[in-house]
Amino acid sequence: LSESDPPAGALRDAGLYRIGEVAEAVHVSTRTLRYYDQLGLVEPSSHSQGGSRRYSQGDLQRVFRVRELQAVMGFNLEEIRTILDAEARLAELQQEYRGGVSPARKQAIVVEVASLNATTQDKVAAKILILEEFLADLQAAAKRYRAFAAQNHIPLPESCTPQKVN
Amino acid sequence: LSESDPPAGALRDAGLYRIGEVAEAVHVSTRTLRYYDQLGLVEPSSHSQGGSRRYSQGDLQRVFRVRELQAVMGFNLEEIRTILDAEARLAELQQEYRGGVSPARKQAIVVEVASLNATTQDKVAAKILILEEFLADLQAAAKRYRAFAAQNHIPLPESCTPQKVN
DNA sequence: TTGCTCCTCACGTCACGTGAGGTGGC
DNA sequence: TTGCTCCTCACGTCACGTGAGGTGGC
Repeated sequence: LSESDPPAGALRDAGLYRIGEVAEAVHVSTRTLRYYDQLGLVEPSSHSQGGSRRYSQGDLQRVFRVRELQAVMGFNLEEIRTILDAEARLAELQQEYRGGVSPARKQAIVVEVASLNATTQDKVAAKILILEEFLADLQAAAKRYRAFAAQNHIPLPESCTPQKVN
Repeated sequence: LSESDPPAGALRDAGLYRIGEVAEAVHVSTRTLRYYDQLGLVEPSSHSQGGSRRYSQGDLQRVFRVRELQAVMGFNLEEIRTILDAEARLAELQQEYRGGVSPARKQAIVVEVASLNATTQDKVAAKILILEEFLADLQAAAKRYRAFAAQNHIPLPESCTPQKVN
């Protein structure tokens, strides 16, 4: 695709990753990447002449965001598409790719993106609260377990002590 | 099942809930409850003479815990079964339902439950950290959105302000 | 007896997992 | 040319959703 010949093999498709490399880097299966491609959720920005997928650094980041929103927030792929689409539209506006956009349309996009951000913030904050409650419950239970062990003269190994300090 | 006749209709199966009542209370579908029953994950503690499911208060609590572990922690039903089973085994020990259990077995159960608790604590703590990072990212993005809106003289409605204060 | 709720199949769906069989690229 | 990776079907799975057709309980 480039005019000048690149140095050698490793740099032929400089900055482009094969599907297996992306899979390893982001810890997903190649099946997952092909599925996202099929849905149009994450499409590789180019292909080899033989038809195999070539992912850019940006594509890789997009895959990572999808997994984050899915694993951490529990969103489904359609919700994730909505969020990523909104962010992309605002990024376009900010970089003024589309100078001819009307002020009304501009306003609509900013309001949509900002309120989507606000509701997502609310969901995340709510989730943190629930997790903190859940952690407190676990800690209270652990206290009971330790008391029971002490009462029955049972020594507890290190595996019974949580790693993360607070 | 009871010797004395209960007062009237509403109290016939005192403390027992029909599947639809549980579904409404815990915000799950009846299909989900039947699926949990089929898996042996949450079985109703009794049935009507006609064969319809009757859930106790305890069953309802168990359903609630399943949904919590699933929605908040993203565990699958087999992992949830493991956690609930371990907790139940320890509860048995603590209430000494089984006096004839050997000290070695007793120790094994306590250690297993306590270390399961510890690893779960670690997972919850890790998840909280990720969510806090995610929330910080969202807040940073919101700041950029507000700046863009101000620069373009676009007023932002209340829907663009998150509700939860910290 | 009339509704409403319950029951059991059973097919559909979402987000992939897992081979089957064949081609591409260094 | 030899491996390794890639490709496209296509069936399987998990955790249900959604009717179809029929029985139970106040």
